[in-house]
Amino acid sequence: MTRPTVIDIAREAGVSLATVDRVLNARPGVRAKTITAVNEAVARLGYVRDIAAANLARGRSYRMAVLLPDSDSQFTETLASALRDAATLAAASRTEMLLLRYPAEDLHALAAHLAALQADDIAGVALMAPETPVVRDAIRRLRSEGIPVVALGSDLPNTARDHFVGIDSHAAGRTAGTLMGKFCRGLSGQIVVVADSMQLRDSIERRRGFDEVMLERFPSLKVLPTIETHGRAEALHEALAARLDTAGGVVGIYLLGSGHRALAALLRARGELGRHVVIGHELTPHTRAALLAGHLDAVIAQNPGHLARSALRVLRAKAERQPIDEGQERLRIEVVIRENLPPESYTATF
Amino acid sequence: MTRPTVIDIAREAGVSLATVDRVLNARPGVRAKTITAVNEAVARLGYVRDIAAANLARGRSYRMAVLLPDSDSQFTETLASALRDAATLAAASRTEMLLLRYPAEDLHALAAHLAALQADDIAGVALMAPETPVVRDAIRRLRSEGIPVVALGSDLPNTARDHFVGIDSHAAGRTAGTLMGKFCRGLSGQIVVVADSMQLRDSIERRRGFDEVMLERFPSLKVLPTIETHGRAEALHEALAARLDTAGGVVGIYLLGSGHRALAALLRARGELGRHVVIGHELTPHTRAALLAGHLDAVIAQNPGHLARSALRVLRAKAERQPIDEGQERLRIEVVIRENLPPESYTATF
DNA sequence: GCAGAAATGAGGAACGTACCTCAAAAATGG
DNA sequence: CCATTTTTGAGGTACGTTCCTCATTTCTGC
Repeated sequence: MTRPTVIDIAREAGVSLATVDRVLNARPGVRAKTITAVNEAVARLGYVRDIAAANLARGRSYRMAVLLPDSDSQFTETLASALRDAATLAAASRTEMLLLRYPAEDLHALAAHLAALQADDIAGVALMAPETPVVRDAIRRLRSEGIPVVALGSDLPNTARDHFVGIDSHAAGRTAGTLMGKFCRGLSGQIVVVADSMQLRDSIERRRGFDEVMLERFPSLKVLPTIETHGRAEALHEALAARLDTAGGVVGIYLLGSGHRALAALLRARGELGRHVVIGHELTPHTRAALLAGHLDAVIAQNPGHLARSALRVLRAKAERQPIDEGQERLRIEVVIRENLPPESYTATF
Repeated sequence: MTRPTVIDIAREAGVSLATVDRVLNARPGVRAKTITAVNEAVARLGYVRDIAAANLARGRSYRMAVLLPDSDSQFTETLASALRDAATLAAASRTEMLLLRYPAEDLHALAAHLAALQADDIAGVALMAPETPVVRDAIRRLRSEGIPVVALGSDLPNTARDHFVGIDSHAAGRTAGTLMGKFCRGLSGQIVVVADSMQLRDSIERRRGFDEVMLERFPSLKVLPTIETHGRAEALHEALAARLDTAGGVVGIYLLGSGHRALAALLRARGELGRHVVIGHELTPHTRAALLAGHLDAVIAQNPGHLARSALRVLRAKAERQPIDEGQERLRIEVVIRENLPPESYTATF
């Protein structure tokens, strides 16, 4: 009737409590045969470890370090705020978070932060960073000290990171491409692609996915070379105005990163607001406003709240050497249009 | 440095442990002045009750009853399976689930199930059911006995349910409408709407949202009256074939419920597969296959795993009289196309 | 078959909270 | 000021697990 405990397992397996404990916590000094016997008793009784009691007894609390670039990107800010909320919630289950910011372009500052993290103080690290040799080395060091490392938002596939929390950028680009193609049904003409920078792995992969789909399925639409703005509105104005003037047949605009406000300003000035199909990434106050105003047709997004909670949960699971619930941690590539825009209030309630 | 405990509160407030306990658990026999003193100490030290320890001490485990119609709907089956997975996970935090099925049309069977639930045995109830007087009465009885009730998937707004876990059907319909309109860019003609039954609140609201958008924004598309199939493929065949023959100008098909296989069969027989814009609801093996095959342009869905976990979490929070993390429990209206189709494996790993 | 190593048992303390009892102190009313 | 009631204190046990020590048993190789 009632839930079986370790005592029941001990009785069922015909061993002592100490042995059950050794098996359950993978401590050394138990014969293979005994391990099997205990595991069979566990299976027979359907024993599930009471995590609450376990954590209580461990008396552990996990300090997780999260590293985020200190750019003025709205997505990063939203994520930072989501992380703080997630941390407040996670505090109830003995997980605390140390949120560190590094200047966006200063990878040595990042490396310095990572170098300062010690296994006796930090139980796990999540980071959003570009994949460079410096970062790779730092991650290798952390892993070698047994600190789990999770890539956040942007994957670091060629490092030894334990897990990636975020969406598949290539698939996100394909999704953007498909919507662009379908929204441009019956039209032929050119598609302008705007990015902050093509240095970041995300942008490259999105663009690759986008191009694939356009080429395969929407041959009447021609995708132009990427305009890189490096965050400067003027850069976007100049390059895009030139394209719009000369090309003549621009039907769609794909924003790989930010620049929604600058784009709206330019189009408004030209009296062309709402004339193109515009697709962007990430749900921020700017993209939200643009969706509501009808200047933006769709946003491909990942849920920052989910991202934040997932990062902390995965780190905790790794720290406790527990399995991960893949279904729960898998982030969806969300398609947001005006009609399914979630309510603004992202302020968690406590 | 370390988290404050009840002992710290007692010291800080200058009272005994017993008094702190009385205040924290709202037990009687404490002067207002003392209550204030304790609460101030709590605030000063930033004390947060260790829920794990509290639950352990309480020795409580919550049995939640979940009621689902026993239809042959794939969505219901997927949800049932997601619920079982969620329950396995929730077992780790002392929450178990009793999954009850009732014959889809037999509301008296449902009422009988609900009537059998007693407060001493069941800590909460989640149910997916139409809103009828019988159901309303049963819910009122449960609530009056202090059992929290959560509407699952389909809301019961005129009952005293504590919470609704699911998406806003009206907004989902608007989302479907917008996509339909945009995917039909440049076309004019008719849109066929197919439903299992228009008795269910979900279908009605979806249709209402869909119509609103089509009327407002896509006047060149004319939405035809709903075809009700009551789950019978022949009904769909007859009614739809007639429409396709006579109307001539059918450009889009909107499936409010199931019927994807029957639709594909009909269109294939007529050699018209892929000629219309088709939009449906819920991600099931059938809609998944149709998306992959390209017979279905988009699916408006809610995540069954999220739905299941959310239902159990909300019930638990209600049972413990704890606040709900709105951000985490808010379900997104998902737009799924072939490119952002999540991987099939919905089998949780344990 | 014996020494040494490996495996197991027995028992206890601790984690933070809930909940109980009984006694002592403080407040209250007359 | 006394009797009565209300409030508070002190101390204990329990929840299920972790982790520790020390003793005992069982294996292993020679």
